[in-house]
Amino acid sequence: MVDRFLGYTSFPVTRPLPPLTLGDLEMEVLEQLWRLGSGDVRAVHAAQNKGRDNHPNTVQSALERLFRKGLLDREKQGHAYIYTPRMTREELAARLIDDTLQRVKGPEPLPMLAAFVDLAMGQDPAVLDELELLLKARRAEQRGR
Amino acid sequence: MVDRFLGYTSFPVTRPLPPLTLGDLEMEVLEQLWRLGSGDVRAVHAAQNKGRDNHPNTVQSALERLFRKGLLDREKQGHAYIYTPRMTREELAARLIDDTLQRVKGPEPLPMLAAFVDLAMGQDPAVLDELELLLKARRAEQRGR
DNA sequence: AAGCAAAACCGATGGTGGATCGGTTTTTGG
DNA sequence: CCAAAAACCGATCCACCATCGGTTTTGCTT
Repeated sequence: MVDRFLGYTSFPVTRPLPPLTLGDLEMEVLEQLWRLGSGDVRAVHAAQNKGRDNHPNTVQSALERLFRKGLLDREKQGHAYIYTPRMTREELAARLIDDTLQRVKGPEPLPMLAAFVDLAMGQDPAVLDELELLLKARRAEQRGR
Repeated sequence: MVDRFLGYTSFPVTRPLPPLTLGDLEMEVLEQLWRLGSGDVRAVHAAQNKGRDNHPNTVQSALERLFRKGLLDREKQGHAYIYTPRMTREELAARLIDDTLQRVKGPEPLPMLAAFVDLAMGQDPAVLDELELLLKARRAEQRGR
């Protein structure tokens, strides 16, 4: 049976969720899980112990925190929990960006949109094409519904 | 003479800057300054004292922190400093989002966009229209250059 | 120039959240 | 049933924000 920590991300929400924050170790651990697909404390600790030198318990705490934050599922297999990311890197990024925008957005949505597009474009001009394709796709879906 | 705090955002940077973080009060104070254009502690405290009930010093601290973080300029006028935002709301948003992307970005930058558009902008069809117009405009610019 | 009020400045306190790890309890495979 | 492995609990440390009280600086006004 897959564990999902209740009391953070699940069930209908009236109050806005507290913005999601991740510490450095938490980020690294998530990174490992994305690479591995899933793993227990041992696996993550081992995988990540190039460049860092932590007590396994430290990794354990990070996993626990990520679990409580709703970013991981876990399932007991033998002794240990196997942790699995509940979202992809892209979904997490989207979520974090959304949190940020909620926090900083003003009355006018448009200038924000423009700023965002400019930012995206700054990274890579090809993003424009990407966005356009995306738009077409969304519109098609919309008409379909 | 306009004060710019050195040692945070200015001058050539080799190490990546620590990601910019803003507390709740800092955010509210910035908000006021965007509304007012600029102001001293008194002004901000007054403007913001519907709904909050703070000691002026608390506001002062927030302004000081924002100044140290490079988000405000200040200029002494008579007794008091007049604080002025160094960036618009949109520029701040771009900066924050950029920080986030740096933190979470993997090898592939593009799928990030897709995920974000799905989450944030997929909600509201009107936003899609706006986005489309925006894209056309940007394309025109691009061709023009 | 002196005095005074306003504002900046400094320092203390409390709270939150992450990182770190030692020690204890629970679990389970042999 | 026993031993090892892992979870769990709690303590410590650190960094940052919010909040004020008290002190010093400053510059206008007389």
